[in-house]
Amino acid sequence: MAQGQTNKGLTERLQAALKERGQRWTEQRQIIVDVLAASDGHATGAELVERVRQDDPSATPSTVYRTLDLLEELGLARHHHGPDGRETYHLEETTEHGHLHCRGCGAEQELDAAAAAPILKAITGATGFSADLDHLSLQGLCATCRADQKG
Amino acid sequence: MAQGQTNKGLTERLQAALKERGQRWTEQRQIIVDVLAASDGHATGAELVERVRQDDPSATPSTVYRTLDLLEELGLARHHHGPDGRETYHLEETTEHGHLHCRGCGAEQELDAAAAAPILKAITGATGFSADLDHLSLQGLCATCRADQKG
DNA sequence: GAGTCTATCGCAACACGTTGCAATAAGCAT
DNA sequence: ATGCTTATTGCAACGTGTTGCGATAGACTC
Repeated sequence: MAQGQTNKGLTERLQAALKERGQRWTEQRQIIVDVLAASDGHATGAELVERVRQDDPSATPSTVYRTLDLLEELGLARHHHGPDGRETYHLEETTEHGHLHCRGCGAEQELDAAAAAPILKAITGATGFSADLDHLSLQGLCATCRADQKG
Repeated sequence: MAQGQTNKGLTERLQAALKERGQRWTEQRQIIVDVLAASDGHATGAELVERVRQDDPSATPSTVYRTLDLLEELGLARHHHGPDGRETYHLEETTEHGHLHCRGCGAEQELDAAAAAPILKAITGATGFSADLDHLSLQGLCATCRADQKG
């Protein structure tokens, strides 16, 4: 997988963005973008390194992480930190969103902009702080686990 | 510092809690608790290791981190992850609280339970999720930086 | 196509945290 | 005090992510 289908639209956007900044398009970057695109959900840094090395065994962690940083700078990828502090990356395919980690069942929910709006509003109201939805990573108990605990 | 004053109350609470669980009170644990108590604000794991080694050069990171985990299990300390994913520890001196990191000026604000109440309520309302204030670590722009950007 | 400039790569070393295991020592019983 | 049990320690190695540096190789000019 992630070998023949090179995700044309994304690649072209990237090449253009890089050229504009005097930066370069390389085979490693192509591979990393492909791998990220093929990781439908979220993937940790280490997982991405692993998968990239399957396509190109000579690739090194530093290259992968540096490229991920670059993609993030360009607004094509995002990363956030899970409850254990490890990094998780995903392409900015859809919209920006937050994350909810349930300490009961371990499930992870996404929090889209619409659902988050009242939360962000409450944060601003209580603190004057304008929070970034992308970095909103909450831990707690999901509705199901709360019901289980009560029952 | 953190040498003569052994924070009696805390130590006794700890000794009792450990005995109850069949666990042991050791000199290293005393030192680590003292260091934590002497770190008025929040301290990263690495900082704490560093300070503990000043009191006892033979101490190792594994001991420090294991003790911090233990203190957390006993409810005497807390840790959370900063925006870069690094760990930050503090004694549960006061009340549970969240953290706000401003990406503009780098400042860190604490968020007490009263201020957080409407936020937690909004989270539950929007998602059914009951979030832990201790793990609430937001990134965004503080009121001052927002004003600066507008002006 | 050859030459030039420099962004990017791979390597090696580092920083922070975690884990397995053998040696040590805390706490209890005698 | 002595011996026993086993929690805890220190060590060493590992996992994840970062950084500095010399070598490589894009992209542009002629």
